[in-house]
Amino acid sequence: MLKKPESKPEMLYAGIQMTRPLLRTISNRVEADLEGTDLTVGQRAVLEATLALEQATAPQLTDFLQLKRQFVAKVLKELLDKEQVAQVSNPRHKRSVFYCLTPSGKALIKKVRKAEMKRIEEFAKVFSEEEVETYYRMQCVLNDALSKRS
Amino acid sequence: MLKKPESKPEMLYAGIQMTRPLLRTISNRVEADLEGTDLTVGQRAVLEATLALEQATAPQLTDFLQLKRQFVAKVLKELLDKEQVAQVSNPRHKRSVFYCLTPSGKALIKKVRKAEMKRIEEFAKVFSEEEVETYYRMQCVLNDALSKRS
DNA sequence: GTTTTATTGTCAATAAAATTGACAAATATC
DNA sequence: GATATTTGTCAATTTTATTGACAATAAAAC
Repeated sequence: MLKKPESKPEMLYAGIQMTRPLLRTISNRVEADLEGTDLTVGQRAVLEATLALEQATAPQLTDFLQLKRQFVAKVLKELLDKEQVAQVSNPRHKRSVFYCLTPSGKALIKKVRKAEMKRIEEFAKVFSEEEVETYYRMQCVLNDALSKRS
Repeated sequence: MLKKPESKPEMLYAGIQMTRPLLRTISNRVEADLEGTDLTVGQRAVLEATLALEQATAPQLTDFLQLKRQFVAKVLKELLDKEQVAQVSNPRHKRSVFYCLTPSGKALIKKVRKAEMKRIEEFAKVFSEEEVETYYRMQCVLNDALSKRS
């Protein structure tokens, strides 16, 4: 159905292009895991980011997630209400505090991740260590490079 | 900031996880290219899919894009109004016609792609042929596998 | 060949995700 | 110290996508 791209840049472009439908299929899958957790996609993303960064201010989470600060703030508030994240005072800034996961928030995001990990393990088998390593590295580099400068 | 995942499944999971922020950074970038073209993200996606499939029914586009048929139909209608896609009668189905790009639609999506390709070329330089090939293949396999069954 | 089931198109209502605008408070820069 | 930038907060809006409902067509079952 789809012809394979011929040049290296074309192939990279095609691979990147695939990100949108891929995210769509992932989201559809992930939805099931979120069901019963009372989490929205946004909340899940912020929990994930907070887990990854361990402790972060709202602007740091905003950078990480590439979203608008107002949206992140709204989600953080929801998570605060649910006591899944907590504030830690920031000596360097009076208003801009740190956020970290509460025990229950940490348990929740870990549970969600674990369920998904189980599925991913199936796919990991299909690829070699090197392939997965390349994939991971390229995702990191692309994300990094594209989020910086013009 | 982020510690590298240790096991193969973890690394694959982390790579996949990165899809969301990556798409976000890509979208931010892509926005600029869409500016002045009067295209929405949905329209762009459908044009892209129609280019890739050359000729496709609405259900085929729906499968490809992993969206709901109603949404695809709405976007197709918009593109028909703008004369960027055209209908071709389908001998196998009275109602479900084929869609293909009009010359102007084809020119438009190719122009958008070209602008983006220019940026991607920079990144392609950074990676080897094998790395790009692996990346492309993994994106294909993941997208394929995740969109089917279970 | 007829009945039943699934697919497809269409219209409408709704929801989710994210952006934008505006303003005040805190911080950083000069 | 004055000015510019960052950050938090409240509100309105937009974009994207889903869901529900119903009729027309096609496919499957019988």
